Amino acid sequence: MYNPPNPALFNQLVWAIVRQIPAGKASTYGQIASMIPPPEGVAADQYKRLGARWVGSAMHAAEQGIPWQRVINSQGKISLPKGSAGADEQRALLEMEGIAFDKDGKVNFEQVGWEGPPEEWLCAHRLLSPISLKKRPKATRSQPSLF
DNA sequence: CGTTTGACTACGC
DNA sequence: CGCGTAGCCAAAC
Repeated sequence: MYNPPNPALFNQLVWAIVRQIPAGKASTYGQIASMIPPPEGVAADQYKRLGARWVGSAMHAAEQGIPWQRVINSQGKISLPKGSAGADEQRALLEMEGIAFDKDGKVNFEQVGWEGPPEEWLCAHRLLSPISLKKRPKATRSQPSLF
């Protein structure tokens, strides 16, 4: 188990965020974590690795009514063991919402990637802006070095 | 009391 | 672009 200093509080935050994900959109463990400030005593770089796992634990313990199926891993795939009942259920729920999976079992974040809650909501909850799930603009052309 | 085992990611090849 | 691996923490064996 990967637990944050205060699991109860952390889980509440995670669930509050997950409840904001609209049907037909998908988020990732890392993106959820990026909205929650690192607890005191946890270095930023360390949190980057641990936060996502903590979110995973929060999902494992998700209470009823939380759209847990909309949280998948950074590769765009379902993290539950392939072929498990949970994985099948998650995929079915997402497909019912109109989310498509390719032959490798991955979703297309360009289409269904969540951009996060409105800035106001984040502010009201003292949360941070999420990382984007869409690919970076990626320097289209190889820019010749000026130096 | 040492090992195993997770609803993760970034990074190197 | 895909696959393997290191880093990481606590609970259950």
